[in-house]
Amino acid sequence: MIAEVIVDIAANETDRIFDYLCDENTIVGSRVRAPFGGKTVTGFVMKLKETSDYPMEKLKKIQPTPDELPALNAECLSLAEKLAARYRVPKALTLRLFLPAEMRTGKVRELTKNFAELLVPFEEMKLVKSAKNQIGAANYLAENGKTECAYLNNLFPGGVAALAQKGYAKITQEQIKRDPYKTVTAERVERVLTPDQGRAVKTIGEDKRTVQLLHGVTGSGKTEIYLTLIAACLARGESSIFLVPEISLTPQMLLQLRARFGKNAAILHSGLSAGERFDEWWRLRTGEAKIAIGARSAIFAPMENLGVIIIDEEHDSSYSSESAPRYNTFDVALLRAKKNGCKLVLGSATPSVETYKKAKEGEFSLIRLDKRINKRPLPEILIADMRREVRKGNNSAFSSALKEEIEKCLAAEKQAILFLNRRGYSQTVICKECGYVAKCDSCDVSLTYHRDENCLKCHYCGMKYGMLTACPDCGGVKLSYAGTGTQRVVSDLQKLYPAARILRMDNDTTSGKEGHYKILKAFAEKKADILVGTQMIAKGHDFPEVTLVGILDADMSLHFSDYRSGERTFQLLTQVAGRSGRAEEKGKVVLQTFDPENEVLRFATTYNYEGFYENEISLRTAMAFPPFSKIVRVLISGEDDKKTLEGLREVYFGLKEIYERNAEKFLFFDKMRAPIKRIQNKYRYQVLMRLSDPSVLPLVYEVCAAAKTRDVLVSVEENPTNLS
DNA sequence: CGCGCGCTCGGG
DNA sequence: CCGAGCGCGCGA
Repeated sequence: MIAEVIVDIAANETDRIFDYLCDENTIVGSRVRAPFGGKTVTGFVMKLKETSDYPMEKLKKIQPTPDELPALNAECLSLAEKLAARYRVPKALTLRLFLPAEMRTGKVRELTKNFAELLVPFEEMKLVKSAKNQIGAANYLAENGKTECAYLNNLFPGGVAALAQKGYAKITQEQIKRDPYKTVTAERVERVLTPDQGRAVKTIGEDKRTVQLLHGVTGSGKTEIYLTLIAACLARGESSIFLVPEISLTPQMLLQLRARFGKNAAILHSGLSAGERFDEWWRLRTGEAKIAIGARSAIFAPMENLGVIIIDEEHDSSYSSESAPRYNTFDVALLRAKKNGCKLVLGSATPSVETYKKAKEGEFSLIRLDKRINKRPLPEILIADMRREVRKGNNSAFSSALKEEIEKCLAAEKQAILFLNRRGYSQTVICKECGYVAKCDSCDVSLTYHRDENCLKCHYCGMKYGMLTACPDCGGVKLSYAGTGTQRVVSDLQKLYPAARILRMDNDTTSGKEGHYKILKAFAEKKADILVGTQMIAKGHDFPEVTLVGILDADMSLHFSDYRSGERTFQLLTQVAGRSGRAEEKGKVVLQTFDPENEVLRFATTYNYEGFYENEISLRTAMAFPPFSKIVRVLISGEDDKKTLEGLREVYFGLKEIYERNAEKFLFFDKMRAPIKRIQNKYRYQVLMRLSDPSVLPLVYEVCAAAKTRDVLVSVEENPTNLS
């Protein structure tokens, strides 16, 4: 028998079929060990056949790996091939997506534990009285049956081993599945669906279209709809995939899922240990668990017979991969849904403009949930005009309106959240004498001052620098801190309200496995009055005691030169505002801006998604921006500036040819330096294109794949989110 | 003349 | 991707 094998080496040169001799019982989709070049590598069996075009005598033999099932099923194999073709990357790279990383590195194995059980009834044993541990262990085993040795050894050290030696007990090794949430116990709450929820579930079941968009305001009960859909699948013996943004995988959420679905749910996320993830993955592969819950990468869960795929917070940017292969979760989900003939349910309070357009035009089904479950009104949003504050001589980060609300909130012993999308103490350090700005050695960005560590940090590569005492250029000692960050907000607040307990949550305070969970938990338990944080506080989490949300700089994301800035700002504001007034108290939101007339902000303050959408879509039509075109950025980066420039030239000339032959499909085409010229010592150039007709995309990918070399990286981004 | 490094090529 | 093989540059 001959196996067609893809070796697990991510390079264009090795991205082809290699034939090997194999056993009769080799299975398509299984992982194998294959001699390749000088050494042995992992490979994937893509196909089996009887003969090879390659000279028989030169064929080598593959060894099977001890997996209980082929690692990849037929659907995964064909999906991996499709994705490799779509994004022009080696198949090894897309095949890897379907396996937990720990399986590849081989560092994790099945966990086995020793168990003891009695061979002889307790009464027939001849044990001396003084052998307390043997008697204890034997007694325990007689009463409880088979027990883990480690547990017994803890109670009766050495007892089991002695019993085994005498032939009274036998010790066996058994495989154990690590259970990341074994300590989790929660009451299973059966909620009755509201009429709206019931109608939504019914529509999803009956509508013929694959994609179903659930557009529901915060608190409209989307989660309950998801859970009902998943439960229905489970009852039919079908499996489901439930995707959420990484940040929403909170312990509460997992608790809820575990309570409802128990061991049928497997959780795949970065917070698990390698071993736990490995076991959860195998539970899905074998069909022991039928529900995969996780962030982006869980779309590659190894299941068969899918009944539904759910993408919660559909608009969230974490659904686009940032590294090769830069897949889009929705695209993969749609492929899987079509293949399995199941529904793809998208949910959001603020759908992306592209998704909403398709829903309005009837390509997707659109289900609206306008009412909040508890019928509580959404918080009132006040706009604070920061231009007026400055005119009045207030240069602090807090408007008088916000200060007033904070005081009221503290007096009422409620909680407040202040949101600022910039961490650190100050944006940068500037020399007042000569205008020098501290910059990172390896990136072309200014450094952020962190006061708690008294250092300067680069937010692009994480490099730390000692704080300056004088300007390195002119020697001046008058250094000023420009631009407020979360640390500064905390210290200013502390000065204003010395009695207030303040917590900060951003990338700096949330290190470690459960860093941000700890902070959120402390805040939820009312161990602080004010929480100051970045983007990450915007998502998930219910804080019933929060009655005030302050958005310190609503303009930050707005004036980003990117066609999606309006959309992002609307989504962010809606999400942040949703943190206020979750329980009895009506919430308030103070939104600070230098541009109070701005339409996006206006629509956000009245929770008018429809208005925002109409406004945005007409802007995009006029400007021919997505979804009326496709923006493609090709990023060329490398450590050697000369080689990188050569790479740019090659890519540019290749693409220019496509452009010249298909000029009518292009709205824009040019090469330039990337906005951030250097990140982590890599020089960056780009070719930007705007396509009115995306049919030339495969050609673009082709040119870029060909231009990639050992030291020049070339990546293609479609409708990129961050253009740095 | 010998070896060291950099590039090219092949891997089943 | 990674190692083998080979060519050319430099030193004694």
